[in-house]
Amino acid sequence: MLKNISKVKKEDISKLMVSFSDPFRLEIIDLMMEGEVCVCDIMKLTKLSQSRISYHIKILKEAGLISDRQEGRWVYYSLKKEAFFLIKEWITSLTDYSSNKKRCCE
Amino acid sequence: MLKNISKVKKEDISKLMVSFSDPFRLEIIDLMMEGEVCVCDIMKLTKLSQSRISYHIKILKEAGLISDRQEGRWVYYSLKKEAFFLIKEWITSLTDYSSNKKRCCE
DNA sequence: ATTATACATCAAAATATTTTGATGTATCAA
DNA sequence: TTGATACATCAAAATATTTTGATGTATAAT
Repeated sequence: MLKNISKVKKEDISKLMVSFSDPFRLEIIDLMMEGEVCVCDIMKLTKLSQSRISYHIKILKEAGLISDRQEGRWVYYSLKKEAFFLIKEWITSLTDYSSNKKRCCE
Repeated sequence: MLKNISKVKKEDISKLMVSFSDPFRLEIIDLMMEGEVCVCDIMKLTKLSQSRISYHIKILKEAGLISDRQEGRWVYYSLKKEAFFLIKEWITSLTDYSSNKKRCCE
């Protein structure tokens, strides 16, 4: 039986997916789709506490999904689109493969 | 500030992403890319215990990622490609959007 | 009928993640 | 240099997920 059809590493995918598995992180990602945001922006827009936001930001950063840029006292965060392409590639390999796959009873 | 650029619901995405957030579930998904598998196949190929596999299968099923088909004592599981298209759509909306986005300092 | 197989489900334990509130660091303004 | 703001980090508590081992149910073979 063949394995690992996708060229993307499972460990990488898993880490990225963990980042997406929390609804608050999805919320934060959603905000970042509008462009750069600072923690204070997120606080205003979501009513999450500051340390809670920092925690989630850290997870996103460690997964390589966002980049940061400091400007005075503010730190601006934004999405790194390259990281999303990795996931896209993985999903594409899944959908492409399963659409070619014949099943016995269909 | 705009929100929810993607038409896909965050709750749905979150549930799908939770499914992908576990390395053993990714392993199982990987096996299913080859076609239908039963729990006993997964046991042989992964050395995970039976109840452990059933647990993960349940999560995948509840997220709408797999379908099942019983044949005698065996239950065959396979990927539901429609579910993957939802994620693909979401990821695409993210990458498309961020690639159009101009940032002040780049 | 009895036994074996394939899998689901359950409760308890183990483990991991998230939240909270406090404290720390750097920047800036007065 | 003092005080305020923006954010990071930490340890403890709260919460959620995962694993384990036992038991249950259905199918099938003897």
